[in-house]
Amino acid sequence: MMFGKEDLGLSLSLGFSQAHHHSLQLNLRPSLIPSSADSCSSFHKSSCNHVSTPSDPFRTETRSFLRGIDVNSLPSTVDCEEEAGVSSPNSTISSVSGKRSEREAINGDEIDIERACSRGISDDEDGDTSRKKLRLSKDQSAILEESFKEHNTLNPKQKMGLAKQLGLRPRQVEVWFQNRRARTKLKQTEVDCEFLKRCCENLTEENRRLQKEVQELRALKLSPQLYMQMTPPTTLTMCPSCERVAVPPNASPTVDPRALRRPVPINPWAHAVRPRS
DNA sequence: ATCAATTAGAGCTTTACTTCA
DNA sequence: TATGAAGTAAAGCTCTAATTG
Repeated sequence: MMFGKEDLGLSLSLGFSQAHHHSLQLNLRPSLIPSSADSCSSFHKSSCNHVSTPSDPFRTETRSFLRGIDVNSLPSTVDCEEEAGVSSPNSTISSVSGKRSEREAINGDEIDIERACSRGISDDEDGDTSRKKLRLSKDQSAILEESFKEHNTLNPKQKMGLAKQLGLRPRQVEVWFQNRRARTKLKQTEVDCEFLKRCCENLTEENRRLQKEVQELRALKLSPQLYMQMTPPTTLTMCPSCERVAVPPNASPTVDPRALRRPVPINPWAHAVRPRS
């Protein structure tokens, strides 16, 4: 599946030096992370509302004009390039700011024209050495995402096909997949860290509880009268083979002996449900 | 071919300031 | 003169395309 050889294996070793070097091995295998959230988040967070400035009609006009431009796309005519005065390495205008949601909202014809402009890119179209950054269109991103869901790596044939379909250079497709893999990995690392944090908290809590129990037992031991009246300890008998706490069958007459014979697993992860989406 | 680390452009938000009714 | 609304610019932040080794 997706994580073939890119599996992110987080391994945590918690060493307890006083407890026969018991170590806790966590081998966390990542699973598929929904990609829609992170990849499209930027599309949903714009909230800036530009309001016309009555006092500055020229600026207002300019701004509203710029707002309608898809920065990912080349203008449909030479005029557009003259207006923008920018030629990116990918022959896309990317120096004009504007709300993406509004840009996306422009009518279909315009979009088509702009999309068409963004294709047919060649490397030698610009002599500008400055790095102008392409911003992939929503459609391009969606197609790449879809493709990534199917396979997170590309063979040369797939790469070429995708590049052709999207009107991008194969190198761009390659880079996109590389960055996408990195994003996935980072996301998974964050999830794993959260999980480990919760595990740690649970262990700390468990430790605190056990310390308290030890203290109580010591206190009881120090008062012999109480100690003699006590029933034998009912907890903390470690089964040497399975390393689980076993409760002696005669521990308490009120409890089902079958249940008591069964070792009680120590499960510090009990409340740390590992998120896997 | 792929990765990790890094760079840098673009777009968005926040904030401080100005202008004006 | 004080006040609030609206506009603007700059700083800072996030995201991500692209580069480097």
